[in-house]
Amino acid sequence: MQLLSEQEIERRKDREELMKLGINPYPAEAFPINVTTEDIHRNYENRKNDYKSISIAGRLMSRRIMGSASFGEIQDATGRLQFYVRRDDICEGEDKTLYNTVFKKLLGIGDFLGLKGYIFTTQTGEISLHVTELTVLSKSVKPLPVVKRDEDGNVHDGFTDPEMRYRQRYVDLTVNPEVKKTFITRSRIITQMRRYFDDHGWLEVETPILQAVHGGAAARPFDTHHNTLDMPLFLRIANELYLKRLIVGGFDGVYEFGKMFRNEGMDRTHNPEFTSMEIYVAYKDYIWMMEMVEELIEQVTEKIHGKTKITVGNNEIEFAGPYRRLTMYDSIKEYAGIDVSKMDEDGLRKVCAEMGIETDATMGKGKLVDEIFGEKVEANLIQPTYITDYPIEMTPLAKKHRTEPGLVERFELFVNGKEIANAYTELNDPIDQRERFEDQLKLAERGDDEAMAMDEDFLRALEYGMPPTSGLGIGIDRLTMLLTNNTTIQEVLFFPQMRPEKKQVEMTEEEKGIFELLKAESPVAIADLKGKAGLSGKKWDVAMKGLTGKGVAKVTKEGDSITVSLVD
RNA sequence: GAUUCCGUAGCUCAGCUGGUAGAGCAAUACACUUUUAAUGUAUGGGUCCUGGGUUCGAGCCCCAGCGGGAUCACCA
Repeated sequence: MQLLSEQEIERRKDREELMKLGINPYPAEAFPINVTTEDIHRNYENRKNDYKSISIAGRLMSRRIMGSASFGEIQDATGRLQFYVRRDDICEGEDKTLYNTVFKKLLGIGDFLGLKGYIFTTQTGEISLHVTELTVLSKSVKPLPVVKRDEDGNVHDGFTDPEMRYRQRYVDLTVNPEVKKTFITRSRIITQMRRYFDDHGWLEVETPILQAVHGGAAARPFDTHHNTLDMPLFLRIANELYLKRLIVGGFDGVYEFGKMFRNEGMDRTHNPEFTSMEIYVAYKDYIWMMEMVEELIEQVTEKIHGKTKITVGNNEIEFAGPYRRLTMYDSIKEYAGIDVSKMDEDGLRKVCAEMGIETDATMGKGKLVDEIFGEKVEANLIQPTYITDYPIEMTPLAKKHRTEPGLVERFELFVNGKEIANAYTELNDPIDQRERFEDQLKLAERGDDEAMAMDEDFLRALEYGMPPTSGLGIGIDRLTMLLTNNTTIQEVLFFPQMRPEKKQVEMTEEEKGIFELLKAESPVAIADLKGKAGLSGKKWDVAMKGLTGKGVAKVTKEGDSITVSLVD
């Protein structure tokens, strides 16, 4: 409920005027399209004969009106095309209304049009559509920001405010083509990954988002409630334990792209819901998985960019494998100059103190090592690097290392200083797994609120037997950020989480009272409403003026009867 | 959560030391049949985020709140 701006009122009038002229601003009929603007730009020069009778549709994005002929730009899903429209071409005979009134006055930037005609090249060499027929497809009653670009591609009146761009992504996508490109790339990344997995014969599956036990990761969940079962449920923080159940069930390879939900802080790399891809392949280990990930990432990058070396921020990153492999302890040795491999908890705590890393009593050995790693190593890992062999304490779902006691077979892939993938040789010994869960419970008792919960059904599945398996998780949002050169997660999510927009118009007690009466009956005769409101003359007057002033209510006078109605 | 910056026309932004609210684009009107950030002339358009306070006077100063960005902390 908001007062309309001058331009919004103007556009609503244009809509009415179109109707009065017998033109439906929102026609029901489909509009046949036989080409896209992208196709025209790409192929017209070589196949001019194919573009003599074309039909396109899209938004009117700019107009240059000159007397009885005009230029404009129409934007479809693939791009923009200049069009040239002459009064006498679209208005045969004496009636020039379609050009003089409809095109010049009643249409505006943002309106959807259908255009028919033929392609030609202007004197200045721009491929354009010579319009012979113009159809209104949808009238826009809210003015779109007009973003201008000069010959060098400089943007002049950008739609740049992040808040508005994220809240009104539809506008962002309409006026900022590079934003649209990012999301197309995101979709293509997922498509390519899916193709790779399918080509290997692995099965795409779906597992529960509502879970009674939130397992598979260390994070705080969103909780909800099922009414019929009258039980608490959680939005999943991970799907790992369900995918492993499917491996137990006999699938050789299963993968899932899906949203995960974590009830934690938000920043440029964290959104409460995010997309992950998890895959589990039987009879494999994490060495095999490293080779698979290299091939996957290399192929995806090649398909998206046509090459494997791309620029991310200030860095040139080579995505072609093989990637460097470095154990967790070696990486700390290399970048921090300290050998922590033999240290106990007290020793690690001392190292942290020397490095100025804050620690607390809830931190176990694994977490301390991770802190040192995060502080000293992570940011240095620019080119794709596998960090392998993590301390057992921080990884309750991975198998113990085949040769190194105290470690597990796990790797994380780091690129540009950020983690983008995480993988294990999966723990399939049910007795070991139960002990690991019990260790997690001990951590929880120490106050670690992210320690993993015991999942009895998952343990039962393991007891039936799970084949040796390797599993991998990739953060799709982060991979997309990397491959589209974006530094905030909001730029790769269509609708990033936001606080609710603006509160409703505030009303006084008297105004609220009248508003409630109007909700029950509207329109209503003003005398009746005043009677029901039971306010003093003065209060009634002030409240009514308030409501009309806020655009909530409207007073109409027809002859002798005055009625009040709600404005929607 | 902490720190810090920001919120003014449909959009992008000015607004000095507190003194009647400005520009470009967009809109409206007129002119113009190959323009392209079209052009020329004229016109209209404001809850200066909200609520308090100080003051003769607040877009500007003070307090509180709302929303957003950046940095830090936690997490992926």
